[in-house]
Formats: sequence, C-alpha cells, structure tokens
Amino acid sequence: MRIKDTIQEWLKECTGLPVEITTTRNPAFGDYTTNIAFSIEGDPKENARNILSNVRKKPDIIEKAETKNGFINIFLSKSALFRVIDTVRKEGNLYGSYNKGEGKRILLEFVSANPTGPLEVPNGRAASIGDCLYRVLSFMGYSVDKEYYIDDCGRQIKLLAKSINARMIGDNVPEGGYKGEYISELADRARIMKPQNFEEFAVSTILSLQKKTLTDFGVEFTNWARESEIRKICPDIIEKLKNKGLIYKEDNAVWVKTSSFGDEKDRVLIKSDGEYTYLTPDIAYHVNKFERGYHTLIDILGPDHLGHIPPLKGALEALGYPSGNLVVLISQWVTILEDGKKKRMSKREGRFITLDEIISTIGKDVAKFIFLTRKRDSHLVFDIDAAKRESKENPVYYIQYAYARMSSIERVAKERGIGINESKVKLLGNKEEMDLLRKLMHFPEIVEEVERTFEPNYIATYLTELASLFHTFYERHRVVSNDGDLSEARLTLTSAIKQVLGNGLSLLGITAPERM
RNA sequence: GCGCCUGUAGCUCAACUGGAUAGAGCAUCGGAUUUCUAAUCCGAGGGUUGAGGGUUCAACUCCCUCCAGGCGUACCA
Repeated sequence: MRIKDTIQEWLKECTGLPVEITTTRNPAFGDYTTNIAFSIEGDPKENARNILSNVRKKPDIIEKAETKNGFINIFLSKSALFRVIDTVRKEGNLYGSYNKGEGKRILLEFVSANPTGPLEVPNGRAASIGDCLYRVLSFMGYSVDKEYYIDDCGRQIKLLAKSINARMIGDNVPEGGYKGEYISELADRARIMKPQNFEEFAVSTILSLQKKTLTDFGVEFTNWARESEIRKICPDIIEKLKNKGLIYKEDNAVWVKTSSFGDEKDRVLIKSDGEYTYLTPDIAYHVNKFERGYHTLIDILGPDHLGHIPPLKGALEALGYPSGNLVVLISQWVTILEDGKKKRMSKREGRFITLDEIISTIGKDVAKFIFLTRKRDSHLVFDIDAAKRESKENPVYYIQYAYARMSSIERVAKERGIGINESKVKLLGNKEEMDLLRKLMHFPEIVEEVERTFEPNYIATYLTELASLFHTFYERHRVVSNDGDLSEARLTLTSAIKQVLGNGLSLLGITAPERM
C-alpha cells in the first residue's frame, strides 16, 4: 500500500470522515495535507484541533501531525522517506507504474495527417503527445495500440495527383493545387517510375516520407488504417441506421438523425451527387475500432475537427456504441515564430516548416520537450530562433545534464570502489537529501495524474523540479568523498534519483544520456 | 449571431481536478569553479493572473457580463 493511502486510511479511521489528502507545495506545511476541517460545520481551526486531539496511535511513517490555519498537515518520518529509495530500487524501471488499467484495451489515434505533403510542426506536437500518452497508459497497465489513419480517398488526393502530374509534364499547377518544393521532387520521381495510378503513387510515396519522419522523431505506430478500406463497410453502417429508422432522404441526399442523440442537427451521409460526406467513413472507422475490441478510443485531433465530434458521437450512440468511451483530445495549433515574426503557413502554397527541418535543426528531444511542457489546450508559440539559440541552456538539457552528471558520479564511484549500500541510507538527513526523497516519493502520483488527465506536461514539470533539486544537492554536497559510509549512502540516493529521472524521460520519449 | 479553446512577469510557459506567500526558463543586473562534468549553483529586480461583478472560510481555478485572439458553426476534407 502506498504511503498516501496508508495516511488516508488512518485519518478515515480516526475521524470517520472520507478524508482526502493532497501533497503540499510548501514543505513548511508538511508532506501531505487535508482540508477536511473546512468541510465540517463550525470553526475550521477548532475542528482541526478536535480531530487531532482525538487521533489514535499514528502509523510509524508519520513523524507528526499538526494544524495550521485549519489545515491538518502531516509530516512523514525520516524512515518513511528513506523507504522510498528501497522502493525505487526494487521496482526499477517500473517505479511509478501501477496496474490501474488491468489490461483494458485502448486505441490511441493521432497525427493521421493527410498524405498530401510532409509532416509539419503541429503534427510533431500531436506525435509527441500521442506517443507520451501511449507510454504512460501502457505503464499504467492498459493494453494500448497506436494508430494512424490515412485519408487516401478525398478530393485533396485527386488534386495532389493532378499537381504532380502537371509539374511532371510542365503544365501550370491546377486551380488550388499544391505548389511546394516536394511536388517537384515527386514529379521527378514519377518521371522515372512512370506510375499507372498517380493517386496511389502519390499517397504511397508521401506516406513513406511521413513514416521516415516519424521514425526519425522516435514515434512508431502499431496500426495503419486506410480510409479506402473503411469505405467498404459504409453501406453496412447506413443499413444498420436505416433499420433503426434513423435515415431519411431529403433534397436527394441521405440524412441521419443525429439530432436525436445530442447533436444540434441532422447530418448528411450521402450527398446528392452520390458521394459520402466526411462523416460517413468517420462513423464507420470508429465503429470499426469498437468492433476490434477496444474499450476506449482516444483521438488526438486538431481544433479544426471540433465540429465533427457531436455528429460522430451522436451517430455512435445511435448505433448502440458507448460514445462516452470515445475521448477526443484537442491538440491546439502551433504558431511558428521566425525572425520575430509569425509565419503564415499554407501547405498548398508550399509555405510551411516541416517536422524534418525541426528534427535536423533543433533536435527531436528539444522539440518533444517544448511540445510536452505545454498543456494541449494552449495555443503554443514555437519560436524557432529561440529554440536554436537557447539550445545550450534549453530546459531539456537541464534534465539530461542532471542524468549525465549522475552517470558521471557512478563512474567515479566505481573507480574508487564505492558501491551502492542501502543499509547506509539512514546516514542521509540534510535538507537537500530529504527534499530529493520527498520528490522521488511523488513520482507515482504525477504519473497517475497524467493517466487521469491525459496531460503529459505534469511529467515534464516534475522532471525539471527533480533535476533542479539534484543540481542544488550536487553543488552543496559531494557524493564521493573521504567518508566511505556517507559516500555509499549518497551514491544509493543518486542511483534512485537517476532511476526516476530515467523513468520520467522514458515516459516522455526523450533520451537519457550517460554523457553530455 | 451561436458554440468550443485561449488570455498569468518584457518573452515562452507552469501552478497537482477551489487551498496557505501565483512559480520556472529566457532576457537584464550582481556573485560562485585547486574537489564527482559551470549545459551547474546562489542572489536581485520584474505580477491589480485581459476588465468588471458574483459565489466561498478560501478564486488564476467555479458562475455572469464585457474586451481581445484562435477554431468551428457545409450536401469541404
């Protein structure tokens, strides 16, 4: 049982109340705190004092419990904090994990960029978040797959094929067509390969470029779904809706009554020209996901897809699928700042910054960290110049440097014959050491926070704080010193910090270097 | 018009599902290196949390109004 749970149980027993404790921001307020005294009638300060005076024998992990301004603050004993090292060392790469998911199957769909050009910076944001959530959810005991949906049918694919063809034979680019540099490269390639089917050629070529970019970015997908395949089950979906009496014809189009399922109005499934709307294969795709046995579907989408959610959820509800198990996360736009100016992006005009450029100029770790320190909802400003300029003092290097420093300490310790010895841990006790132990103890709660909120930035913030505590400790105290016992104690602490820092970086999908 | 998102230090962002004195990095200024990596540490300045009301013992956080920006509001994808 976790320390937090133990304390909660104890307080519940003492008070008979559903006490929730939280970690504190200020160490002066202890390790954990509860505001239970505020929720009882009467003066909170008096309530808190009453609760404490009735308290029965404390578990030995608690040093003291005191009241301040009505809060009840719990201070852990040193021995309880020392135990964290043991836990971290025992659990190793699994420290922070917990089988909360119990194997429940989750399908994470993200990036899913149209195969009409190279991946861009916002795709990198989605890729970072999606991959991180994959790692966290897997860590938390879910069985997760990562899927990329390839829209290989739409009008934009025809336009793409025409654009390449025009470039190849030296014609003008068609109205609204694609003009980027990559189009001429594709045209060059087409000249050599002489493809029968231009659309298929364009899609598969661009897709392989996108896959390479993702591999370079360190993000691998387990599944690739194609709209052309999904379209085959569309008639079946419409048939099912028809059997439920939810389909009608109007103005030569086929409509579905999503308005009966939370949507603001009904939607068209088949246009009057006989083509499907975007919605139809989208419904089919999500039905297909549920039919493949996934309990929860998570889609990471851009804000331009917001309008799709109510119709999709409505239709899924209508078909009897648990639309509540479809979680849509919006990954906000990225504004590119270059030379201090906002860059206007247009894929068709060929004005954009590719993820490849970002990877080669500032590196994947820096880019991922920038994406993962922000909340999904924030409209992030990606300052290319700052990212390059700051690359020496970038926050991600701050964390990686801490890791490299610890690796260096381990190397020196090894040379001098100093090893890890958990029995010496009780020699620790200064402020910096105790702060580090507290921080290590909180890691599992942070991971759980990400699992609950799907917001990776908690881990990024946590790692910065942990690295900061370590750097301070490093400046003030020597790990490897003349005092052999103390050296062993501090080395043991260092190895635990390194483990947690490594676990955190791994969850973010960022490298943990032994040397820098 | 309506709906969703955003607005926090000069800049980029945090703030653990309402908590105690709103924190980091960059930038500016001042310090620290015979010792395990200075990609580090210590310190200073910098805030009416877009504005105004409300709820609460307690509001960056919840509610209302307004302002600014983004996205959506299609028989486009």
